[in-house]
Amino acid sequence: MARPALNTLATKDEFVRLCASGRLKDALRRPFRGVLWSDAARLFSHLFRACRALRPLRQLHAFAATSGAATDRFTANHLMLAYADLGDLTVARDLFDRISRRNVMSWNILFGGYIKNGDLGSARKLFEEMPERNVATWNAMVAGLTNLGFNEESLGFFLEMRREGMHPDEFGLGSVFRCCAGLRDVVSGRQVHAYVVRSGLDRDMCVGSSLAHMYMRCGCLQEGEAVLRMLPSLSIVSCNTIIAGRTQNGDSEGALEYFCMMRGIGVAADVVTFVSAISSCSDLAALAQGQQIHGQAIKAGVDKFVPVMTCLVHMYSRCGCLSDSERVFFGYCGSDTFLLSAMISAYGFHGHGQKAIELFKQMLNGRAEPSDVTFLALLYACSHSGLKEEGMDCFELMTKTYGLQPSVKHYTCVVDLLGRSGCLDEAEALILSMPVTPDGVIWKTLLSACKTQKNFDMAERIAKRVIELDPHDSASYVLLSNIRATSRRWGDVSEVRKAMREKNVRKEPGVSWVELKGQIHQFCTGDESHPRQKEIDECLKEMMAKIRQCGYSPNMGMVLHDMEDEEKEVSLSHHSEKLAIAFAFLSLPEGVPIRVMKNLRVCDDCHAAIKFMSQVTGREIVVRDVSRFHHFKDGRCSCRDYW
DNA sequence: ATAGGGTTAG
Repeated sequence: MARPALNTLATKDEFVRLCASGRLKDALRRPFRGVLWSDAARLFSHLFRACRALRPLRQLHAFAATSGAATDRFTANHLMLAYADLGDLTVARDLFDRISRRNVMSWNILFGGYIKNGDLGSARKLFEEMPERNVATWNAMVAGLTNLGFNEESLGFFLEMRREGMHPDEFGLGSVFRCCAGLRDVVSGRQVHAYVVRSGLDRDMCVGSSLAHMYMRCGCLQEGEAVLRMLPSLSIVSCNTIIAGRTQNGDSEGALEYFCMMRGIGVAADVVTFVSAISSCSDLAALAQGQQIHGQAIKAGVDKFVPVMTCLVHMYSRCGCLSDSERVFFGYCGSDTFLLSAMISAYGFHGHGQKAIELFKQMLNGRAEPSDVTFLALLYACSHSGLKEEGMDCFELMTKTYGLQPSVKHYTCVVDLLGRSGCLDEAEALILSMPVTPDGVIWKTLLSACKTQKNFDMAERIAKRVIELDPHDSASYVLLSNIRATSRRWGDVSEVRKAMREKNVRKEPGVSWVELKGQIHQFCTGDESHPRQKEIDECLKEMMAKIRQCGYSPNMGMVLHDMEDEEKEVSLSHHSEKLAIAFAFLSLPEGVPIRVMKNLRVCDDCHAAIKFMSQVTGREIVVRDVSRFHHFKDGRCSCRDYW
C-alpha cells in the first residue's frame, strides 16, 4: 500500500486512521502543520491510545507537556488511560493527583487502571474515596472482580449496585453472567436473566452471548441455544458460544456441525472458533476433520496463535499422531505454560515418560513457569511410563519448591504411580492422609492397582469402600468381578452380579482403546450415545456378516489392549468387546504384528476364532504358549461365563 | 462533543 505524502496537510480522519493503525510516527509528522490548536487535545487522545509501549508514550507525554496540552483535563485523562493500559500506575496516579478539577471520568480511569492490573487494594481504597460513582464505575468493579476470579465478591457488588438504585446496563450485565457462569450458579443467573428481559436488554448481542454462555456452563445447553436464537443476528461471539457450549456439554459432533454451517453461511471463523472446533475433534478423535480444520486455520492465518497450537498438539495426540503433535510443537520456541504442558501431556499419553521429563526440564531451565496443569501432565506421564522415582520427585517439587496445592487429580496420579510399582499400602496411606476429599476415581485407581498386583485381600477391602461410596457405580462392580475372575473364584463373580441385580445397577458399556491404522481410538462398545458409534456399528455389522458367512458364532473375538511391552495383548472379554476387536483386527495396517500373548485363557473355540481372524485379515497371528492357560469350567471356556 | 465499564477459547 502506498503511503500518503507526508508534507500535505492531514484531515482529522486521516490522522485518526494513522493513529489507529499504529503508524504513530507518520501521524506525528503530519497534523501539527496547520491543524487548529483547539483540536490538539482530541488529536493527542488518539495518539496516546495508539502507543503500544511506554517509550513512545513518554515521548508524547513530554511533547504534550511542552505544548501545554497536558494541563488540560481531557488530555490528562487520556494520558492516564494510556499509562494505565500499559501498566504504569505510578505515573497514572501522579497525573491524577495533578488534575485540579477531576471529573467522574478521571476517577473511573484510575480505578479501572488499578483493577485491570490486579491491584485490588488500591482499587477498593479509591472506590471508597470517590465523590461520585456512576454505572461505569460499578461495571468496572464487577468485571474486574470476575476477571481476578473473585466471583462471589463480584456477585455481591452487583447486588449492592442494585440496592443503591443503580440500573445495570448492557455493558455490565455481560460480566455478571460471566461471574454466574464461573460459579455455576444458574439460580442467580436466572434471576439476572429476568431483570434483563424486564429492562429489554436481552436483545443485546453481548448480553445475549454471555447469558447463553452462563446457561451452557451450568449444563443447560438447550436454554443457552434458545437465548441465542432469540438474538436479532449472528455474531462471531454468539457462534463461538454455541460451538464451545456444545463441545463442553458433550455434543462435539453438534459443535462441528455448527462450525461447518458457519462456513456455509459465510461467517468467518476467528481464533476462538478454531480453538473450540479443534477441541471437539480431540473429543471425537476425528483425525480427518481435525486435519481439515488445521488446514483452514492455516488459510485463515491463525495456526501460529498459541491457543490454536495448544489445541492442535492435543488433538493430534488424542488421534494417535504424536509426530504431528511434535511437528506443531517444534514450530514454537516461546514460553507458554499451556502449550508446553500440552506437549508434556501428549508424551505422557503415548507412554514417552522420558521425553515428557526432558521437556519439563526445559521449563525448569527457565523456558516457562510450570503450573498445576504442567505437574498433572507430568505426573500422568510418569505413572503411565512406570517412572516411580521421577514421579515422586516431581510431586515433591510441585508441593515443596513451587508451593502448589495438589488437587485430587494430582493425588490420583501419585496413587497410580505407587500402585503400579507395588506400594499399595503407601498408596492407601496417601489417600487417607491427603488434605483433599478422596473421590471415587482415586479409590478405583487403587482398586485397579490391587488387581494388577494380585493383592486380592486388599482388593476386597477397597472394593467394599468404593461400592459404599457409590452403590450405583457399575465400574466398581465390574472391577471387583474382574478381580474375582482373575483369582478364578467364579462363585464370587456370580455374587457380584447378583448384588448388581439386587441394587438395579446396570453395567455400563466397556470403554476400549484400540489402535487402528496407527491412530488410537476410544470407543464404548454398545454405547449409543458415543459419537463414533454409528461408524463402529457399521464396521461391526460388516464383521458380523463375514463371521456368519464363515459359519462361526458371532460372539468370538478378542480385545486388544495397549501393553507395557511392545506387544499387543489379546484377552477374552464379553461379547460386544470381542466384536469391537474383530473390527480392530480387520483395520490394522499391514506390518503391525499381531501376537497373542501367553497369559490367556483360551479354549478351542477361541483358537478357532484366532484362526478365523487370521483368515479374514490374511495376516499371520502368532500365538505364543497358550497351552498352559487353558481354562475350562464344566467343559466350556471360562470366557463364556464372563459377563 | 470527546473519554470510562462488556461477551466467546487453550
